[in-house]
Amino acid sequence: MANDRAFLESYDPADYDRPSVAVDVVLFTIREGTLQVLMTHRTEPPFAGCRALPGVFVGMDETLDEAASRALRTKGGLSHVYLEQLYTWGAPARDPRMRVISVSYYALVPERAAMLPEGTDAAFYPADSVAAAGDIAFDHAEIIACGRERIRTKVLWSDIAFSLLEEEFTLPQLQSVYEILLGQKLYKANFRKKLADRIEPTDKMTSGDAHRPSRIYRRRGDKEEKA
Amino acid sequence: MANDRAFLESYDPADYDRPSVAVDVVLFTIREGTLQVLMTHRTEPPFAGCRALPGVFVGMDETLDEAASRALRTKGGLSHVYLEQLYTWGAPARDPRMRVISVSYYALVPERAAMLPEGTDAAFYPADSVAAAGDIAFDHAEIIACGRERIRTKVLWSDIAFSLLEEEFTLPQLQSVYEILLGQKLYKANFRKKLADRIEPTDKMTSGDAHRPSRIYRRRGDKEEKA
DNA sequence: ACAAAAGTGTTGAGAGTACACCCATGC
DNA sequence: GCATGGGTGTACTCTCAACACTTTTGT
Repeated sequence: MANDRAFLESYDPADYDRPSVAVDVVLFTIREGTLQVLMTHRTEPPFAGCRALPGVFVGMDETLDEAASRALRTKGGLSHVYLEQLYTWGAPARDPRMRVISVSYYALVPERAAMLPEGTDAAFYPADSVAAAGDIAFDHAEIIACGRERIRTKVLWSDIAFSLLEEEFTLPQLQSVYEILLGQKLYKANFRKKLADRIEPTDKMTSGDAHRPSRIYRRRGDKEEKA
Repeated sequence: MANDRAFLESYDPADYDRPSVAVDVVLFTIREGTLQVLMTHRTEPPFAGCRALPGVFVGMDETLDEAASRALRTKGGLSHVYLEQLYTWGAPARDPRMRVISVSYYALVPERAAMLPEGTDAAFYPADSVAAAGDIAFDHAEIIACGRERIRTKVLWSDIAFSLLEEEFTLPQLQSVYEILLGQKLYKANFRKKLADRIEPTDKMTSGDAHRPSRIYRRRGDKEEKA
């Protein structure tokens, strides 16, 4: 009752306990043919020795999106990535030290952009192995599962797959991204027909791959941020 | 930098300013053939005289879902509704008094369950008129638009429409709900074919409607909370 | 009998599936 | 030449939109 908005007019910040608010980011990329997630290594309790998502506390003068960008910048040296809010987690005991509400985001980057700087304790791990792992801090395994599920369904109706590739790519590469995100093989001929109107060919070809070269494409109408 | 999670280990709550966290709920129902939203009336600044979504500050020992339920219970006398998290809003100046991060939810209830108790200042307003109205507090017009858009797309692939009806309903009623959520007329014959496997007929019929009675249906497999 | 709303069968277009096949390169 | 992966055309299936039509009530 003391928290009822009817009392908001006379609300004095000092009168009430307030939770801390963090932003945690699930950064996905594709490496070695699997979907991988960026995680940091915790050295202090709680969850010492466990892996945790990169995250920061929200500053008083920044938006949530800015906080998510900052988390990626300071933890992974990354910027200009596809970034979208995922879900907000608020179980009272999700952090044993104190009440922390976490606004989670997910991000998608191509492999080459995911080169981590020297001296980072952050590294990539296969996303599907995290569910079974026992050394994941807080509720971060659940957050990763939520992000994994989001991209699995969103790839069906949006263009997020392109965010995991460079600007130029081949159709076999693009199909591989779809297959990894969906977790199943696709028929080559049908895949191409469905994607035909979202891509445009360049005059370049791959070479040196020991077999027939493939044409290099880019996304059609690359001005729009449709994904 | 001071908010970087690397400093988390030595984090002392007293060292940092923390935002307040509120939960605001967009309660939708269908009245008089239109989609309507529950809003309260503000009497004190800021935004005195404006309409605002029902909301509460998150208590230190409750989950976000519980806070959303509490908002509906204290503001609208409602319980046992379809409730789902929508989006989290964190613009630094969205509340001019102080930093408030709002976790928004949306809820769906049938008209009869949306009878408000006596002495409430809350009332229902057509959802589509809110976008044009100028007397909406905070960023609540944007939150409502976000919820409106969510149910517009979600009705296409989920069963949320049933949450706006009683347990028993006629097919014309169900079709009307779909048409209101989608904002367009549907072909009766095709609509019935698509919904056929999600409903089951009862042996009851309507009567007294001045025209041919319609059969009363209920949702098939009503055990699952699929919506 | 008529108006109005409930309810049903049929058809055609288009998307999606499965399959068969050809092409270019390295070895 | 042959293995391997890149690339394309066709035929079948199923969903879905559109239409035409019948049924049942109150007046």
